Amino acid sequence: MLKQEELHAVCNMFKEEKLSKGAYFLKQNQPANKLSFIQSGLIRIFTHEDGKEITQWISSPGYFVTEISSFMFGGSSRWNMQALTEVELFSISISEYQKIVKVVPKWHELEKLFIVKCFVILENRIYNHLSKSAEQRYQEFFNQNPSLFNQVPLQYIASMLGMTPETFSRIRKKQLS
Amino acid sequence: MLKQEELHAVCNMFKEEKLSKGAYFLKQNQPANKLSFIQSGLIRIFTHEDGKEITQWISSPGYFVTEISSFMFGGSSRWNMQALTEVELFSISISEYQKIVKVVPKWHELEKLFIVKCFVILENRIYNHLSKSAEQRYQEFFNQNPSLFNQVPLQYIASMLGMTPETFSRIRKKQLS
DNA sequence: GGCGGCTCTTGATATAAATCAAGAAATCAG
DNA sequence: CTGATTTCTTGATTTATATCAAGAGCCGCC
Repeated sequence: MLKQEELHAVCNMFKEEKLSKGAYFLKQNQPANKLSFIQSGLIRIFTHEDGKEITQWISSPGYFVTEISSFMFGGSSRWNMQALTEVELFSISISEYQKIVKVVPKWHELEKLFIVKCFVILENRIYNHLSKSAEQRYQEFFNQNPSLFNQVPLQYIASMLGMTPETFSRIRKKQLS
Repeated sequence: MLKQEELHAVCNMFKEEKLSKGAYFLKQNQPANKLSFIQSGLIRIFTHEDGKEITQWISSPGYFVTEISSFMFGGSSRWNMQALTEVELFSISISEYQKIVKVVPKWHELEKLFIVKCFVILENRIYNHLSKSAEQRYQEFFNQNPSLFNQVPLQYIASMLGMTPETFSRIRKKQLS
């Protein structure tokens, strides 16, 4: 979809960067000033609100990560984003990002389609909350992301699936047998 | 953001259309071949699956409606979309839609930003399911959309908030007093 | 290699919400 | 207006999941 030279040019606009385990990619209430592609590693997106902590998502290699609302419209991030492992990123600042479209005229269109894909994933996630039990959500997510289950603390997966670690543990036990 | 003449040109590409109450804007498993702006009226988006019916969303005036996955990428619709009232739409077919960008070069960018806005709404909706009780979800939705509560059967709102009509009714009773 | 802190599991109990059932209220069609 | 649907409410009961509490496993660190 991109010409060879365009691809090269865009890639060169992203700068390699590393996060060590535990480092924050972005903190809640701060502006998101960069967009990053995850080359390797995992980033957890979460909030800390009146005592309890909610994991919203765990970002994995091959996807972009940023707080999109803050990045696109300004304002500050709704979430924390923290490296769960060593993370290799390719990052671009807002100012550089705005130049991409000069290099790749189709950028907005491609990005739009990419965001639509993500949108559809969220729609399905909501549908799961409207119609499925904790056990069904576990099962479906496990089928789609089996590898995540031995890479991160399970309590985080429990939270992003909308259940407690205890419930998660009991479902897991049932599934293993 | 659009020049006067562009706005005119785009508007003319959308054709006025009416749906009578109960008519389907789109049926599940059929391709979405148009994008529509809701001028007036309400459209309910739902699935009918193994006996139970899940209302995913109720689309209201000022927003666009289509099954975005099907419209952008082909394939068939995941949902039914049915008029809850008389509905006035401005609709455009896929083939005409693809011509918009010739008239309004910024179209992809504008549309991208629009989709991002919707994306953020979905993220927040998921967050509500991860962190809030039925009562809190009711309250928040009521505060944001009070007018919907006397326009559509409440059972549909209950479903899109992820609770049964009975639970919804009890919460409602509590809130009224 | 052992200590301290995370993480996970397990059991007991509590609670929110679902389900079942029936009747009341509202809406619609003729 | 009147009967027939549909929608909403209410109470009784059940169920899924949360909460509380304690112990077990695992892991990094000195």
